[in-house]
Amino acid sequence: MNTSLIYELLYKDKRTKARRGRITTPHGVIETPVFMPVGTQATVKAMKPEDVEKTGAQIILANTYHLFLRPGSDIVREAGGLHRFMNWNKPILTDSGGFQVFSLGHMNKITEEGVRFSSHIDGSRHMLSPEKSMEVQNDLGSDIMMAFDECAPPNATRKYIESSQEMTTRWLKRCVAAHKNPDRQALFGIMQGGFFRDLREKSASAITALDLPGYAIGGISVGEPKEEYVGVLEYAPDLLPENKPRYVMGIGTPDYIFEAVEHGVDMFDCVEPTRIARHGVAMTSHGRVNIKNAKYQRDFGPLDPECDCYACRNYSRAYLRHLFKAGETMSHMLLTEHNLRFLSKLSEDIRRSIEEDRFLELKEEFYSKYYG
RNA sequence: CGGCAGGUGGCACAGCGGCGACUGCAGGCGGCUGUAACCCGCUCACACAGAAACACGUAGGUUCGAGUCCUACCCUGCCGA
Repeated sequence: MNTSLIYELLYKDKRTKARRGRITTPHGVIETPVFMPVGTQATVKAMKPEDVEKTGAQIILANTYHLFLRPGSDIVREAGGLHRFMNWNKPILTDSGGFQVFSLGHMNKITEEGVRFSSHIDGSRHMLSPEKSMEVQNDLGSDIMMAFDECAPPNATRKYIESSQEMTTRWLKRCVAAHKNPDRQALFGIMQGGFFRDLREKSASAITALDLPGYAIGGISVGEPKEEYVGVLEYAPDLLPENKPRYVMGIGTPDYIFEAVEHGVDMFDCVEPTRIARHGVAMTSHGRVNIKNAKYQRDFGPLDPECDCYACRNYSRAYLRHLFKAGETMSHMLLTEHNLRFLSKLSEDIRRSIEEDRFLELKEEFYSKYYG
């Protein structure tokens, strides 16, 4: 039945819930835990696909809402699907547009049927529903499709979160019914419920009953304090089946990644590395480096001496700073490539540490270098 | 030599009787979490406003009060000899 995706649990850490796994999709294998770069508009900003691949990326994201508005999923379908359209032949995961219900909330009207959007591009009115989201994602041909959910704001009332979570569950059933290509595209359900444990439990039990190929934890890392984020991780992954991949949506800082993995999460994505790169910030083995800072003006050493990426092997901080201050696109390219490599490398280190039962040691070493 | 137009923070501009003076860029610092993001925020003399400070070419003058009006001078640009 779930021929679209196979998850193998390879090894479980002895002291934490961290796990080493492998996902097989129609476009290839994904070793987990895995960080997935975001390529919203069918491109990882400032990067060519081959360079994304060189950083070690195994799978990237694209976005239903954005590609629905432009160029339109029919065009992508006619182009032969998203992989071919954007020349990325490894796995692709498409978000459903659910996050835009949250991030573009002020331009939306949510009803049981779906969400009426005002396009952020030209203001035109559109409807995104579970059925429409599935149709678009079927057109795109992604390996992993996300259910159309409502990602509620972190400060919403319990009452709101509860009804929102229930609607997300009803929407999930409609997604399952509308999905036209379950043999080639795996549909993941999304757990909601805010920061209320009983609502998370309700959500989990409802969505896992549908026996989907994978599950995500949504609605966290949306601006809440870190303690609340970790609070949900303490129990939420355990509410999901052990034999299916678990995905926390929207995390990309090392500490959030370590926390998620430690609690049994396999997949995560974030715009963080690509966005901060374009804003002049690099994640390095010794912490964040804001390349804009005047102190790097005459720093002719590499961005991160311990990194093996193209930028670190060939250019100095002084040069990267110059490029950024001069507004050169090259600085976006180099910093993005570096940050993606950094998180891929971090994922590799995490996977190896789990295999060797040294996950906690790695975490401690990393924290003292990065945050110390 | 004459005519005209100007001289305001590093640069470019606004203000044309109440200014301890707008905005942009540049500079400094910070933030970005399923991407409306090459974006956003703060800062850019000191004092944390009450007899002072000061980015309004200089010096006088008019006025309760002048970057703002008048006079002279010094610069700059354009035009004409």
